[in-house]
Amino acid sequence: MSAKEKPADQPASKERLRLWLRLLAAQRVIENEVRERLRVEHDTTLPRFDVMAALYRSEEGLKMSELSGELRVSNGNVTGIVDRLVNDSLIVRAPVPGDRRAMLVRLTQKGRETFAGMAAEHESWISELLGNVSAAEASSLAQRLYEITTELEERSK
Amino acid sequence: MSAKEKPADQPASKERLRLWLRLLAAQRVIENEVRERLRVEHDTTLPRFDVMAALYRSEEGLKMSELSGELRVSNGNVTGIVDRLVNDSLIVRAPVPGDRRAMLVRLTQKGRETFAGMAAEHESWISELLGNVSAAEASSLAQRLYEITTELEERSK
DNA sequence: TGTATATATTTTATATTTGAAATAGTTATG
DNA sequence: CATAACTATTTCAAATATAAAATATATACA
Repeated sequence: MSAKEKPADQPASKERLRLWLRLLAAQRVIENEVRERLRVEHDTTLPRFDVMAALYRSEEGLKMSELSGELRVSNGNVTGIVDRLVNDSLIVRAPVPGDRRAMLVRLTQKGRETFAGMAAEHESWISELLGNVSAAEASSLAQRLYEITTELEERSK
Repeated sequence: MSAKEKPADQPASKERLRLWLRLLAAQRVIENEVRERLRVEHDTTLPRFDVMAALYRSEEGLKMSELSGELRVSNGNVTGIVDRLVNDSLIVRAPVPGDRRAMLVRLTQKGRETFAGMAAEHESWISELLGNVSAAEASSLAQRLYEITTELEERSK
């Protein structure tokens, strides 16, 4: 806590802003490409893919609130996406024993198979799009981003 | 282009996927925080802020297509956001001399002043949120992300 | 010139997305 | 038990987002 750090701090603020803008740019370029491929190759959307990915990771299913928490989107949002996936028989809603407020959402067999196919391709798309990043560099960048995110989430609790 | 690289390539593919997921997670946490602060502190939204930011950077204004290209969103999307900003007298649409198809969008004086205030705060938010990243690290991460994005965009042309 | 093609934007239909309000059910506590 | 406070989800209204179609204008070139 030194007394004077206003002038010295300004460059850091600019550099962090630049980092944020670069991160956003990278995210948008990659996400737009993935979105387009999901549409063309699998006739689906990124939000649907994201929901299915979260459910694929948990065999037992997730409650609506767990789902929206995991994806970091609002509650109401998930309701609509889940509605459409249920309509396509890719997921099912089941009551939670002992809590009649909650709903457990789970992939159907069809949903599980459908997602497995898309996920394999998705991984290869990402690997292709990030082809200039070595395994080692990807690992260290991922680790650093994880630390940054974790610290940030810790603070906001 | 060696003959066998399937087994050795799999870890790289997983590492790159992990990097992508971490990048997405970081982006979502930060973006949600910024979104919330824009709403509470300035009664505005991130898309509106983004449009104004792009216009702030170019004194002369931007054509609709330049705007959607810069922000990497669809054409139709920008129309609606611009409509609302025009309605609030923060930006104006002007005809482009010599091309009656195009429209030039520019910040009004009010828009310029409003944005300047928000931008200063926005920079300090980002600096706060990325407080654990030093100026030097931010700079090197930003540089690397820029390279990755640039290479990616080169390829898709 | 006349017309095919290309470009710039808006419109349209749908899907996301958010935040807030409404519903329904649970839990804590006097 | 009664009921206030809390939790889980859906519903709602408004804004944002995409892709595709429609409009209007520009450009190339036979």
